[in-house]
Amino acid sequence: MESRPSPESESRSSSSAKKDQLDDQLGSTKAEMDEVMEENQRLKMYLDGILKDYRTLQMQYRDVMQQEATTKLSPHHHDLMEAAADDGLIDLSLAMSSIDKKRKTPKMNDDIEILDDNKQGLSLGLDCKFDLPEKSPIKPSPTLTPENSIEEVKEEAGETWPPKGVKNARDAGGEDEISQQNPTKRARVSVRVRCDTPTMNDGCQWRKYGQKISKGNPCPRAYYRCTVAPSCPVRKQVQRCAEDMTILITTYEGTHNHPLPMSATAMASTTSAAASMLMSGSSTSGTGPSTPSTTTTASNLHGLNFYLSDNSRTTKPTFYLPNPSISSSPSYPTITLDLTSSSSSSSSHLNRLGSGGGFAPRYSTTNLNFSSLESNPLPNSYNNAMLTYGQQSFNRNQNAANSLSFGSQPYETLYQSYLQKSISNPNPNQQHLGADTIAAATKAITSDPSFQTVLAAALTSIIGGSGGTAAANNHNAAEKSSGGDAFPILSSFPPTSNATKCAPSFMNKSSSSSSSQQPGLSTLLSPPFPFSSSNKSKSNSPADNRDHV
DNA sequence: CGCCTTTGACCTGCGC
DNA sequence: GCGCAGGTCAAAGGCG
Repeated sequence: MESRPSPESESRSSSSAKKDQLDDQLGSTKAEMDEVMEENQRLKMYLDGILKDYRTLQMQYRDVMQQEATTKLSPHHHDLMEAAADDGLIDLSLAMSSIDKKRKTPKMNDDIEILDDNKQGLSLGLDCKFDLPEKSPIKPSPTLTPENSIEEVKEEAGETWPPKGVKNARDAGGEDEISQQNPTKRARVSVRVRCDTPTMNDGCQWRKYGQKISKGNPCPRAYYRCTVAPSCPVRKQVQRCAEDMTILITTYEGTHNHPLPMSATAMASTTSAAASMLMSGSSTSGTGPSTPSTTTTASNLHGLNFYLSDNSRTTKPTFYLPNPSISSSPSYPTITLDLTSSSSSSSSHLNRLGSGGGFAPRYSTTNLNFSSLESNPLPNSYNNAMLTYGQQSFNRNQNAANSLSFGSQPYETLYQSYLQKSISNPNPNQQHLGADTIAAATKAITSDPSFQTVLAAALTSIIGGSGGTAAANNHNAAEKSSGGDAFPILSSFPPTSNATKCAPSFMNKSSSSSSSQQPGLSTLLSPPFPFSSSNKSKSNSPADNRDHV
């Protein structure tokens, strides 16, 4: 008689097997936990290192700022900086105040909030902070493509089309888009360019559909419609400045609903970023956390005058559109990118209009005065500053993981561009450093080799091998691609015989900080704007030769 | 022939 | 309600 294992012993053996299996799982799990804990420790140490570097950098920058402040800055500039920082709309103060100021703004998008939680927010760049309306929270953009990234920015900006005065039925193709947009807010981005040619080549294709003599300006205003796509609602107005005929004022409205040509993305990203900033700023009026005092933000980075002004809640002199003929009926929030020089034409308009302007815009008007262009028509600082700005706009759509690395790039770009220009343009008369805090600080920074070393080390440690090297490499690549010529577009500018369009100078080298490793970023950071090469005679703007604005 | 500009007419909003 | 101004439409003509 065979002795078969009893069911009891069988179950006993199987349970022991199960126990062994569980032990194995437990062991492996423990091992995994150990690994995770080790990784966690490594990350903590890494974070500590970042914090340490950041604080070192911060302290050094503060020292430089203090030195400069005691020697150069007037109380007025200090107040400006304070006002700008307190308002929290735009922070060009490098790392100095970004953390504190961010804490003052309750409504922040995720990345900034997380930065706060970590008590670190390396914002070495042009740190534009936006108080976004609650009704239009930032949409996650997991699939930012070159096509939709700009659109999203503009949609966030609340740009709408058509204006309330125009029947929707007229724009049959754009009705769907129109219905989705907020009809009460339509940002306009006005670009002032010193330009002898009839139109400014922004890379898009436009069709002229009307022209009017507007009140207050003997020069007619031309109306253009984007013809890249039949249903594209984007329009622009082109008009010469009445005060200075050499200044061309181009006002963009609407959102492109089609992929943009490479040559058009620079302007599109710039205008969308500006519009985004404008809309986000104006959206806080009356409801935002900021005080009802003046919302004037001014900064300057090597001649980059960057004014944000919300005159809807201010009594102080602010900056209005330089051209009253366009701004005389500012039914829409308008932001002005002043690419003209800092000569009297621009500033006098601003001052005159600001002090005794005969109109009271219903919406805030923002002026971005990039004012060193005349003396140096193609400043890299502007170039990169705009990229930085676009980048910040892009950052608003990103999570904290991106913001840390992205946020560190812009300053590097600005910093290097400034260095580059300092070398190539040593003429102190062409620089407006003494006029602004940031510029003065930047000068001090760049003149201090030790600071440069610390900055480079900090950026490298923070960004690591991906972002930092990419930014640096791209910057170098851009430098190489420009052939060492800081202003290559000059050769293509008028008065050449067949050059009929002006191109904003900042478009030309806009790829210097774009990183292919950051999808979507390349859109806002924009590829090179090949005005000189892509100026394919008529196709971009058929009105060029005939549009005598 | 297609696409464009020109230009007068028309529509709409706003201020008085 | 009226007039003004901004903005758009659409017919006519030009250009390649």
